[in-house]
Amino acid sequence: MRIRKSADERKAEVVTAALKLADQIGPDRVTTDTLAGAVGLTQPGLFRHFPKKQDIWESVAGHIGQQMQKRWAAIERRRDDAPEETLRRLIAGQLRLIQTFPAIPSLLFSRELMVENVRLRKIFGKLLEQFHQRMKQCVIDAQQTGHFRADLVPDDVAYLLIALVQGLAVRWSVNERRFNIVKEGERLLALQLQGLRQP
Amino acid sequence: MRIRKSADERKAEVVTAALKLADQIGPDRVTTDTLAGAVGLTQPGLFRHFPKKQDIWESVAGHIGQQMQKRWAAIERRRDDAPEETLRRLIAGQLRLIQTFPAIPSLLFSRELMVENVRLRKIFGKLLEQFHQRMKQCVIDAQQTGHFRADLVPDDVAYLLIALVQGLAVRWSVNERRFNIVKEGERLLALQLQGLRQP
DNA sequence: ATAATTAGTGAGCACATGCTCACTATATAA
DNA sequence: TTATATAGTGAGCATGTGCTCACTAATTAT
Repeated sequence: MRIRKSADERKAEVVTAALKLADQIGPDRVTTDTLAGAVGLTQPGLFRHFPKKQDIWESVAGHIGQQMQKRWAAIERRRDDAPEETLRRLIAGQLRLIQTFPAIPSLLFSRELMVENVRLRKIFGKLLEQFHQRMKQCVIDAQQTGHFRADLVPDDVAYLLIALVQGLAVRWSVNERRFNIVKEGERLLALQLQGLRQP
Repeated sequence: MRIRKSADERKAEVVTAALKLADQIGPDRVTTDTLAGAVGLTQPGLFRHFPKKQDIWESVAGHIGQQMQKRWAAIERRRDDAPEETLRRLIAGQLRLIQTFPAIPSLLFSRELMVENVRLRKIFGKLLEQFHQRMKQCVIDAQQTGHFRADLVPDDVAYLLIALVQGLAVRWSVNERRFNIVKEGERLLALQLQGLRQP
């Protein structure tokens, strides 16, 4: 008997499976055939839900974007946190997301994203920009409350913090994920924050 | 008339062309055919010099490694530099290398390197480790000469500096290289060093 | 000049991969 | 129960890609 599911359910399954497979074998090795197999479909069955293979990756990007937004919203709802604490949460959240979907860093450099799919590149670019904006705001707040040195350029501090996250992600990938990226991030962030505070 | 060159010369040409092509179209789209065309050979001609396609990428990695070592050696020859200045040079050199061979960051996440070619991954892993060691030593020196705060963990500071480089490289790639990575690096490094110095 | 070496070519094989299309089976609505 | 919509299949096509092999032509040594 043929297992039949609603289109929405299958789409969600495919997105999840694509992220998992991209993690295991690399984004550019996720073929329509292996992906179809992973969700229990034949290869042409995939094309009923996603007319082009590109559409699959765009859905994946959409899913990641949603996850980020969700976390950011939860953090911003805590209006009593100090700016530094918000920074901490933003970065820990990002690292946890990478830990949950380890394919994210390699996705950023996949052939699909970097070469073939302009729209996908734009989606990720926008997400990173939003992340930067949020952190920049935290830095400004921390300066106004007297926690951070007033002479720091908020834009640059935010870039430094983004670099912390992305650099860590690179090392984690090259290191074959042999350390806990969240814990390592917390330690490095503590060190980084030391240098930003008012003496 | 058929243009014929020595094996060594052709190998060097292929390595250079591979790096250039990887930059232009992405590492995983460099096919033996396009690569052969880029150096003025037929596709089977490549296989006289590199029995397997993997061998090409290993030569590329070797070339990058040599370039790094060369720069490091030149920096270490300047024995009168202050440790902080050596740090600056190490990082600027790394950024300049990335500027010269913009394929490097994407190479780190290519299917070839991350999934298929274990030896290649080891080569790059070793290079990054050496880079870390050198920076760590600078930090220790800077602490002993009283320039950096003594309570800093040298390992972690070095990781933070590596993150600066790699995070910057990520942003540069995602941003489609619209800013000067070397200048941006110098600015961010200045900011970073502020936080590490003895008050 | 001749022989030996080796860079390079043309033809082609085997396999992988994205995608199409006519058709089938299952769920939902009438 | 019948009709309609739609999730899913089997067969197959076009193209791309790594690699082989028998053969050719340029360089080097004798």
